[in-house]
Amino acid sequence: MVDTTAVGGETLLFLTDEQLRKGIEAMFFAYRGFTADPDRILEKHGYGRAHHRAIHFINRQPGLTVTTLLDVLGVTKQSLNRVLRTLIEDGLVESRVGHKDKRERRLHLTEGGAALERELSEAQRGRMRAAYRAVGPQAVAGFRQVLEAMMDSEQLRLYQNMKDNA
Amino acid sequence: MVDTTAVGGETLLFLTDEQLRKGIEAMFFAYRGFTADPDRILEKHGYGRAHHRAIHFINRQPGLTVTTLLDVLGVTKQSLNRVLRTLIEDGLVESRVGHKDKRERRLHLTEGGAALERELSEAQRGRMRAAYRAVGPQAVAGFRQVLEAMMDSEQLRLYQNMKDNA
DNA sequence: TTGGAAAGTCAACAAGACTGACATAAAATC
DNA sequence: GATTTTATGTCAGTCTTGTTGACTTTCCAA
Repeated sequence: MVDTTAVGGETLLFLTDEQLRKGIEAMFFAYRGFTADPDRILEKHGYGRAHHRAIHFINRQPGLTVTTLLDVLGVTKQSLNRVLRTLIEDGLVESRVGHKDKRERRLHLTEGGAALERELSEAQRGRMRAAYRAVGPQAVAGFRQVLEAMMDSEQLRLYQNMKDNA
Repeated sequence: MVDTTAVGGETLLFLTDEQLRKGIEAMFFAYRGFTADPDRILEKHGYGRAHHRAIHFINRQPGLTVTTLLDVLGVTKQSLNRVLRTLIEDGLVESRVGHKDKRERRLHLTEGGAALERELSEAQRGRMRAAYRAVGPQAVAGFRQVLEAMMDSEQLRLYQNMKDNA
């Protein structure tokens, strides 16, 4: 799969353009698989990926503020607001005025929102679980290492600063 | 990083929901990094990711037909056509009538198209190369294995059937 | 008490996806 | 030779999701 050679006791990697290109194309095709199952579920409910992302991170960190969510998602507030508005109107997300700072809006999933979140993440985890099982723990560790090394420092910060970081 | 334990001589992976969630979020954040550099370059030229994808695969397999490209990209012909039209108008892509089957249009990059392709892929490979170097060959092998295991069978077929498969 | 931060809204716009309908040329088939 | 299928392109309209810019309301903190 990946060309390696032992030189002076160390395993080296041929970083040919071909190898790098394969990695790039693997990311492209795998991301399609990664989003395929949630996309099908979202379509049934009349939502898109933007709704999924919002639901995911609200579930992840209940009570987070709009500004925090904005930072994580990396979109404009106008763009997020449209998505949040439909989720709130549809009764999947609740927006509570902050206890201490009343300008803040603390976001929570309702029961219905949590149900959709479970449906989405169970589908996505199912695929991830199958992949993990198929390749084994060493490959999984490598997978995570490469992904983390590919992030910008800002993305890595967000990724690592998420609460309950396992 | 990834919890493993040795049981009966075999390394097992705790496939907790937390572990799977971390993998999902890693994909989300890493994909942003993956596209960040090309996005900046594309914006300078007034193009988007759709143009990048077309340019990438035309470079990858010069002379491929529109239908083949359609299959690889997984979009409608109307959507691809809009992108191809601008690239042809701008002189980055050439559309040649097929030699044997004259219905086909064989797509090639012009010199200008190849120059943009190099600019884009050098940026993207640069990040990939840095990540690969940072984590080592074993991690890279694992990265590719997980990505391949995450693809749908159709995506895996496209991925593997690409010419010059290293 | 006032400046600025947080949040929300309105309007306009663009990329990039979609569907559906239709046109043309050429190959394939009957 | 006529018909059907395939490959491609195009027009029109829609949707999601992103953008910028302008403006308001709320309200914390200096």
